[in-house]
Amino acid sequence: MTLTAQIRHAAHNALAHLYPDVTIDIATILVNETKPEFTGDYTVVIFPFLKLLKQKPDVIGKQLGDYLVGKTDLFTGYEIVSGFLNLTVKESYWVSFLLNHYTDTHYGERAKVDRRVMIEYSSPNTNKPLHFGHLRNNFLGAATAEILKAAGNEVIKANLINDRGIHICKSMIAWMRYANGATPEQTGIKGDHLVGDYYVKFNDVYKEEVKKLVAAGADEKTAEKEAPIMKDAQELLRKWEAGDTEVRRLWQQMNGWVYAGFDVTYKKLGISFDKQYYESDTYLLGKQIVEAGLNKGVLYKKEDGSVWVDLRDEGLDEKLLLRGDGTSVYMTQDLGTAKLKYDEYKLDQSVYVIADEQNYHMQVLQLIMKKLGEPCAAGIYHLSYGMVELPTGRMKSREGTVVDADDMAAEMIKLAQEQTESSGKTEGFTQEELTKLYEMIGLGALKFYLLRVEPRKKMIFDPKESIDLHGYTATFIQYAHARICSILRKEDVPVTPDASLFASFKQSTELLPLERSIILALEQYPTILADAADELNPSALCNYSFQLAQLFNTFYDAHSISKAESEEKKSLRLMTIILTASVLRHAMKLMGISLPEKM
RNA sequence: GGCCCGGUAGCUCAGCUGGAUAGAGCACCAGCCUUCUAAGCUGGGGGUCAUUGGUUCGAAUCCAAUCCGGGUCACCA
Repeated sequence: MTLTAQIRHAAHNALAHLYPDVTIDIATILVNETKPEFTGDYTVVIFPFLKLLKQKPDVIGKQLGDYLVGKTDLFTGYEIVSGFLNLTVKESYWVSFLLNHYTDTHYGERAKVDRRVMIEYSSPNTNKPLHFGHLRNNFLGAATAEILKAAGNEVIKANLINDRGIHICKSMIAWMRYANGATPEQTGIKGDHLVGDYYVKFNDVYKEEVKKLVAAGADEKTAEKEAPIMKDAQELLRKWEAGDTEVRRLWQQMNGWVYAGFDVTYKKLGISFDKQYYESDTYLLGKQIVEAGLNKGVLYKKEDGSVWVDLRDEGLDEKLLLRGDGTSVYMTQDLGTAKLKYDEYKLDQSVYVIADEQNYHMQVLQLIMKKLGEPCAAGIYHLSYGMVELPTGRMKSREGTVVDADDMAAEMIKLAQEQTESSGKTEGFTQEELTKLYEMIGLGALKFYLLRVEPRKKMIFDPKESIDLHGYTATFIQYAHARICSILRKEDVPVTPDASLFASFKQSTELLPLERSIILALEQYPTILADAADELNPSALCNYSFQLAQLFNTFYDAHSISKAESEEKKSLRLMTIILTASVLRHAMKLMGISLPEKM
């Protein structure tokens, strides 16, 4: 049990003893960290009990404080400051905490629970390469998956590839018209980029054609519909749906190029999946669900044969599920895929990492499933995140105003190299080690930058200002870790020692304030991790890790570890920094960020 | 217009199940390297927590209204 939970229970018991006639809900007992300007480690807030107990805060505080110090084995003393009971935790508690955990490389993880979660993320379209905005999605999905695993869940990482539809047909038609058969092999251009170039080309040509038609007297809407290249793309889509061999062949070829490109990007970024869904396999699945819904009377048909669901009672609108010609729309596909996922895996939860522009869509998806009585409905959860924007506004692939993911990764690695070289820190590394180090620093900074903000919030990225390697960054945490490893190296202590190392440790002197606060922070890690898992919020771990690294840096500056005042102090501090490094590594690993032993 | 989300220091963000004098980073200013890695540490300036009202011992946090910004409400995906 965590320390705060122990304190809450102890206080609850104490009040039950002191005031047997009054029942106090344990939820009203608030245990906070004591503010640094007061003596103590944790604080019980007395105010909520005043009315119930009909007593003054100081009286309750004294009774509670005396009881807790006298009857439990947790505290050495207390202070009451205007309604706040500040408790000081026993030295021996902190020391045995350290002894119990400094060898535990899985510290903070929860035991396996019987809960299976799928998390769908990335889910790219195959008409263009990944851009900076997609990176947020990928990192968020990957980190959340790891956090859920650490919290004891069985996790399936899924990617739903949007490999069919008008968007890829646009790339195809532009390629057919303008590429002269260019391939990635021939041009040396990465496959996803090559296909993306023709997507941009399509839009350039399209814009020109629309302009011409408008100049010739057409109104804008008609021009947009009648532009020849658009009509060609739509014709291509019809042929694709009819199974035209030639079209399918080109489609497969171009998708193949894109997948080869994606593989390189995913590998570079450390993104992986357990299960791939392809929309070309699943896009027809929803129709059966709609049929069943019609039979149940949950859905209804309009005169033209289109099928709808009425969500006006739920405060939403009517929503189309099948077109008049019987073809399915986006929502229909998603109904089918949601059911497929559930049927295949019997999921307790199905998480969708999707930008917040689809909040309404996801709400409707879940509602329809609920109305249809599908068992998958309850588990659907939209992990909604704000989009990454440029100072000029949203990124638009079709206008080519995007920060490319591959470029961004390469630039960050280059920046890491420049900074390392300019501060003269390359000594003692082989070229191979340096290459690895630059990747760790560059990609770490990139991931941290995108994960440190709460998912829900949108973020603005200015490409002119490169991502910082100082302050609230992965680099800062990596640096603290490298410093710890450096000390351990010099002391000839392994980074992950076994329990024999400090087996004979005995505590006799008091902990210094900085020693206390760093151990206190370490004790909170399991709580932080559990909360991050419950909220599906990796930014909580970024925050915590930064604070812990900061605490270490302050400590490092104030007290020597290798030249501690005594052997006892030295051992205690070694245990502290070993666990600190271990926790930092653990938390950052969940973010997909590695920490170097030297930098 | 309906629904959803955001508005905290010059900038980027924590804090939001109500708790002590609202915290970090960047930027700015002043210090700290014959001592374990200065990608660091210490200190300083900088705030009507969008506005107004309410709830109460106590509100950045909860409620209501308003203002600003964004998203969405397609037989697009």
